[in-house]
Amino acid sequence: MKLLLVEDQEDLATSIVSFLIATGYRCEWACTYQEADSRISMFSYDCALIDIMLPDGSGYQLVRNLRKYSPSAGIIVLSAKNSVDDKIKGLDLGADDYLPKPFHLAELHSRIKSLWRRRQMNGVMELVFNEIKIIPDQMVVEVHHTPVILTRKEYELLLFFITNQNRVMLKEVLAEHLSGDQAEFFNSFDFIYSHIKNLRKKLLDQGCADYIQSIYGVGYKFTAL
Amino acid sequence: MKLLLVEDQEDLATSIVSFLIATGYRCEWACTYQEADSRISMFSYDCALIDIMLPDGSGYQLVRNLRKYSPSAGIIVLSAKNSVDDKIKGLDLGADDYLPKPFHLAELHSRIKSLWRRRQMNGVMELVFNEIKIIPDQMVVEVHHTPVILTRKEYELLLFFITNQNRVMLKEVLAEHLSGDQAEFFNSFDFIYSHIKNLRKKLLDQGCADYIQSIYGVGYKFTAL
DNA sequence: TTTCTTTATTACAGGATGATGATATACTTA
DNA sequence: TAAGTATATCATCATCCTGTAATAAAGAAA
Repeated sequence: MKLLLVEDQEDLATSIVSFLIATGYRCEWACTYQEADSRISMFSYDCALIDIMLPDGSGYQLVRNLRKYSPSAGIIVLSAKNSVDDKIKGLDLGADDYLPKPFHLAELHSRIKSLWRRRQMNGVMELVFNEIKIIPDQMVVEVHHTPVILTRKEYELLLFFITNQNRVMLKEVLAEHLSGDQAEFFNSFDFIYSHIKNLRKKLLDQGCADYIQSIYGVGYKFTAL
Repeated sequence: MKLLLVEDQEDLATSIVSFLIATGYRCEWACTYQEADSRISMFSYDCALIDIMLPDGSGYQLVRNLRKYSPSAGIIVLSAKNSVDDKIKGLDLGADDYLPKPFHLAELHSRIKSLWRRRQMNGVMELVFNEIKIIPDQMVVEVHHTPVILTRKEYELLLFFITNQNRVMLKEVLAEHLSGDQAEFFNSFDFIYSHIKNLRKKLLDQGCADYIQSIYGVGYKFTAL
């Protein structure tokens, strides 16, 4: 679970980030509109916490951009301006929740959890794609009703594919999604090839069709054709 | 854009369906839980409008199942019971929006649009030019509803043509667009001719007209004449 | 017409990319 | 700590793509 916090007040930001990391999330921090925007366009996040008031731009624009680049990401708007208009505006632009400042960290955590539950994984007890069944809560994958043991990366890869079925996934996006560390630089996509191969093998060994389509020079597409 | 309306009141349903079809959507209608559930598991929809109160089951279960089978579909819950609890419950199960009955059809339309905008990329998800359809998200090209396999350069060429239709494209511009803007010193346009020819062939083989018009000494124009 | 220039077609070699298996490093867990 | 697993990298092979060159055809100009 990878979060992005956009917040210009450094002390507040660090306390939020350290809390979230302690709670078990991966969390990155952007303190300006510029930085947030470039991160959004370069990396993928499961959820973003966006402060509306930024020194060099409006958080609303970030909401819009994030929706564009990561349509499946969750967005929580943070704002000191506790006005209904702000809330409406944020939600209209594609935010999922609104949290007026100041707030308790526990409250934030609960919002993130509930948003995440709502958005996909945990709220849904099962994801089904033809003969493949995923039970996100338990990190269990079944093919033809028999369980398949996947490693974490393989599991995340499959989950990412299934929640983005029929969409072309750039190698860069997959690599960024799988690699734990943000600043990590990829000089090669070999490890993607490797995970793809292992995942394919485990699925095929259970008599599953090969839904992972390679797109030369671009990436992969998970599709039922 | 393919919708599923789940609603047991026949008069209301028909008026909604005819409105949506008139507005330009493809819309199917299920009047019972059973019918809706089997449609959900058999077909795929971009968005579902689900009435919670059904004669033979609960719409909540439909929300859950739809999330399971089509995690990327949008879900709008319709309910006469305008209680906060219902709303929360629907959203928690994975719905994206909640619309209390009665509602204006225009309001419904606006919700669908905004949901779609929020879920998918801002706007363009299909480009259509006569018998040619391009789905950029999927990097898929269809002619007469049958897919055509293009290489990356061919795909980029076609996309470039279609987004610049009726405009004369200089060979230099095409070359620069295709050769990844590396100040590539192409002393010949042979590779353009080559790609044009391959693209033409693949399209013609599917019974597509030749929209690529050569302009002697200048370049090409993609036009419907 | 003839001649020159531009485009179309064909064929193919070299290069880029992906698949696979083996190996080394990092990480977990007992 | 060591054993065992997961992950990243390397080496190799297979595959596909792309630009080029050679040739044919078509357009422009005389």
